[in-house]
Amino acid sequence: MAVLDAAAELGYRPNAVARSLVQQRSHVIGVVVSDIHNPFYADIVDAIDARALDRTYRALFNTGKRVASQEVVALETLLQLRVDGVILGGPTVKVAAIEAAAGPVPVVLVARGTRSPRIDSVTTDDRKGAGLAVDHLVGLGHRDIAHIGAHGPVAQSRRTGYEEAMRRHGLAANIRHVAGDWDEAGGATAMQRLLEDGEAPSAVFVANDFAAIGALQTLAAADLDVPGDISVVGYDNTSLAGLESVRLTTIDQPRAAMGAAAVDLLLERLEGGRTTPRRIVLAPSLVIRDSSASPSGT
Amino acid sequence: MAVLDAAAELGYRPNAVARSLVQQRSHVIGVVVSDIHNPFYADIVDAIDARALDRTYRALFNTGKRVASQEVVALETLLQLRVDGVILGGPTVKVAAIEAAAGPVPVVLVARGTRSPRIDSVTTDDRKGAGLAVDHLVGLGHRDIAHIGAHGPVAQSRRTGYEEAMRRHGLAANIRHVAGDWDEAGGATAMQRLLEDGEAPSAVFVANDFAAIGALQTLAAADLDVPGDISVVGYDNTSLAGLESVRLTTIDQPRAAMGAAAVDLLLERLEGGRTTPRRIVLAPSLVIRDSSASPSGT
DNA sequence: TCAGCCGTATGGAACGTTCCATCGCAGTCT
DNA sequence: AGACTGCGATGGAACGTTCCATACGGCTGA
Repeated sequence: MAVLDAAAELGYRPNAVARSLVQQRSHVIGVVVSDIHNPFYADIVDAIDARALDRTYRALFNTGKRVASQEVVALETLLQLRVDGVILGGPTVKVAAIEAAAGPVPVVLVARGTRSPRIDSVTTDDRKGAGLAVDHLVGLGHRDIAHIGAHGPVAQSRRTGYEEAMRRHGLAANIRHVAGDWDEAGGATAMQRLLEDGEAPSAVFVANDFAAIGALQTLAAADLDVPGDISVVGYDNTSLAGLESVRLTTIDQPRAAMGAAAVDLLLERLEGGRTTPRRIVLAPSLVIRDSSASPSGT
Repeated sequence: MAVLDAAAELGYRPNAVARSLVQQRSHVIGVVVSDIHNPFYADIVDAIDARALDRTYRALFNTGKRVASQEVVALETLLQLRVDGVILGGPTVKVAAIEAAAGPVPVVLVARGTRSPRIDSVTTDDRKGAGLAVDHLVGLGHRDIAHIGAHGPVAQSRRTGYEEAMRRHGLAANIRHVAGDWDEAGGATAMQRLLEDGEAPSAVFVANDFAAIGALQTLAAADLDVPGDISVVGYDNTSLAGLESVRLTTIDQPRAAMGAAAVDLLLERLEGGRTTPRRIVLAPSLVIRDSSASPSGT
């Protein structure tokens, strides 16, 4: 009592550095986020922090600033400070480089898969998510459903999911894919190409929300009503999609659950002694807003 | 050489914890951001990280998750790890609490002022920014310029800047303020009130971009053209404002410079031995896009 | 050739905490 | 009443690094 009072009075604060040195563990989880600007990772960061605190750990963050080499710097910084484990959010750097840097320190990847036996991962099922979008549109009565894609493995999974779902609904003949990009401009030009290139589809499933916004813009410029003339579905459920002036139907990834799962995986290795890899794949969900409706004439 | 090779081979990594303990300084700057979801802070985080790295320091981040008590937890975590100094981005917690927690550790506030002699700050001149918006609109020929405000000291500064500028242009009689909020809904309802309440202004200066988007939406619903019928200017230059489908004229804060300045201020105390407070006030700038034009009939 | 000086190498202390071992005291059982 | 056991308190080692002091070796100048 008196000791604690005196301690508070003198501004004493336990020295986590000394404790970390003698205990050979810091009770700190390091987190590297490839791009803090992506609101997707902001949610994951919050979830990791909350979960870590719940489990008596602290989380420290560092940013890769969208540059692979900077990710390595961030990772190295955390490892030199002897964090107990590391969570990497959407790393762009090669997994081999991560393995080499981390050594025996447990690593969990979020929003990126791997086959490495030493690394766990938390992802969502992009194929299933794309299927959800197609199912929704087919359920509304659409048959001419086009897809605006993007680059990289994630885009590939979403495209595969789209094609599988189309075939599942007996719409193999209606599969129509246009290459786009992850940003507004990519979605806009892809939509333009879709409109110029033969008959316009009655619905479009776009690889992400940003590109979907671009597509919406092209449609508005062409005087086509959404969802009256064409329905649009995005992916990621960014805050953009929820704007009153947008109200985009989209696919949501359970970001809070992803962050919490990443912490849990790390602690399984840290405290449970698990050494075999685990890969958690969470299910995305459909968020219906105002950019999708039954095709006109139905 | 051989030693370095062997070191690399064995996976040796200098133990920053032990070094920190013996040197009594960590060469680490702690950063607490009140809300990582705000893209404004994402830019500042990147700038701090880059500047710290340039100056041979490392930055570690922690989030307050929009809760004042969590900010204190984040700050405490960093202080226990014996960071050399702390940068707080837009803290909501009281400055007295920050002072009490930090003790002798240097603190820099970003996007928040203070009178504490032990704490430095980096802010931008909100009154000047509001003046920039009004000057721009007046320059285009507008006279009936209304203002949609929000809550808190920042909103108050912007409102004061608006009123000062209006008076400066001899438009004191045209000052018209409507209370709104920082979000889309707040801007939308405030704009609605402005339209219902007597004659519509020819231009509106809104407290931030989010609210401006809401105002744009109300205008679109009322079949009013922007900028044909009414010009709109926002504040903050968020990525939202730059969207092709929005293209909002707005006031930009030099986020990269703010982050860099915060690091510099900290290092002045850390390495330069400065003990007197410094407050850096940076100048905002006008970003002209498509939501502002000369009033119709000019 | 010897002495002195300079530069380098080596060893030990210190940073603040935890953890373990040892010591002492008290209580209980024989 | 004495001995053993159990618990609490106290002291010292250790974590990995840095920094300082000391010692040693070599070189130079007288």
